[in-house]
Amino acid sequence: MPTPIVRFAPSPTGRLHVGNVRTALINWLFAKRLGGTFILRIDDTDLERSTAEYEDGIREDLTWLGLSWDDTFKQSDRFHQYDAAADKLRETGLLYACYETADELDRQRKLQRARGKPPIYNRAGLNLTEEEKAAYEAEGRKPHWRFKLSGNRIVWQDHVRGEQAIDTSSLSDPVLIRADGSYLYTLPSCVDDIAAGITHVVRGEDHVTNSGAQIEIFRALGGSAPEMAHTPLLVGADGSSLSKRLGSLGMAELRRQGIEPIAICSLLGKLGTSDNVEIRESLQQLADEFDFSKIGRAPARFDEADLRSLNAALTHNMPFATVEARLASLDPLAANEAFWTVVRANCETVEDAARFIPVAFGEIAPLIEDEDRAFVTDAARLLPDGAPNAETWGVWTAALKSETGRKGKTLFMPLRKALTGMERGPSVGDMLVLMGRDRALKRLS
RNA sequence: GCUCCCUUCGUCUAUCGGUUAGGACGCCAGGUUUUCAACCUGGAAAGAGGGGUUCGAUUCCCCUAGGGAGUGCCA
Repeated sequence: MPTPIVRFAPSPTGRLHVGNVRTALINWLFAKRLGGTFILRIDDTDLERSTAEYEDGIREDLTWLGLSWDDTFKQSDRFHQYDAAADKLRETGLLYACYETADELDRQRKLQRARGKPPIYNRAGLNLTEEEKAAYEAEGRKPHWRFKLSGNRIVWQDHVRGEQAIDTSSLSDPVLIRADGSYLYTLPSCVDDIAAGITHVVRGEDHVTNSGAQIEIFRALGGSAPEMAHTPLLVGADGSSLSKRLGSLGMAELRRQGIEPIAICSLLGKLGTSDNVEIRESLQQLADEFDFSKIGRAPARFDEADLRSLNAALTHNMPFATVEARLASLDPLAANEAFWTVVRANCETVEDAARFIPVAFGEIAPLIEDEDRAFVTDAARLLPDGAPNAETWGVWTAALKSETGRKGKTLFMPLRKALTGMERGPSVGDMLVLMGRDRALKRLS
């Protein structure tokens, strides 16, 4: 296999979400696995809907995820290339003018459907005489341009789906150029793939029929089509389409929630593969383990709960050095290694540590039940002198146990609630060391 | 409507005609002298349904059902 050159080609009409990040990731992993090249192409031929803000957002999202690109360009810089390609297709009679309006085409399709026939374009444009075209132009109509499909069966070996066959006679000739002269993504995509020497087109299986048509365009342009790999789409946890929830599954939102990039990449890199879904330390490790043959053919369910649980597993083992700056931004006092070590096992995200900052370094409202009043008073009296250390908790609770006769949960829970104001959290003995004697006494009084 | 793809524990999957249908995550129970987390041990948990082919089908074929996708002057 030649060294792969792949591309991720988002359209800057929105931010990245788990669906297209998975496509980006798979491209990236495949490239890196084989020492190849990953290109970021911005598909902004639709000038109406594309914005610079979204383009920046996409670059920001990819950078945050660690999916660095070796090269990048945008299609809006390359219109002259597409013009040349279109001219070439016109010369060979493979690109022809059509004058139907969108409404007319819509009516035709509805009619065909009503008759139980597939809604395929009738190729009226192909048979127009010069006079008829002139008449349309005189009406003020501008042509849109379609690519003439061969009607042959297009076959390729898909890296995920095995042998694929698309019968182009069952497809409408694709529109390549709109009536306003702007390009749809189809032709520019092929032109750029040829120019960039793309070896593998890796994208979601919603593109398989496009691939059939595009393979013909590659050939018409004098190139050979790249290898293809179409991955199953992600669906929601309930098995429904993911598209309804894309907002909440955007990178910007996940980042805001404190989800780590590597947790997202671990899940998206393993979900739907025969590898176990487990947290991975690095993108490189994911790349080393990547193989198209591991990807199944059924849609995989994406569950945010899995993402949170992977993120939690990651957080529990995160070294202080990697989170120090983020803790400091929560509170300068929180940038404390002892604090992090005690608290991290109770955090799903790094930012969860914020809950424990007042417990360790500030003020909290102690929780003391009426029936525990006397016990808590005893506890305050028996708290060993001096700054609490690793031994204090054991000594203290042993003394309390023999003095009050309490044990187990009735012994420990009142102390936890009084000292931390919470029913659950890190080991109370460890928290005691962090909060110090004065805070503890105050909370027990 | 038509075309393509898919269907094994809750989830992601292994099985290339003969297995006590395996693993992982999650879940449940117990342990580790409180909780949470972590760790250890154990447990429950699956071949969508119906027909074939075969000595023998999760595996091959057909039908049905269910799911996904496509069928755009979206990508």
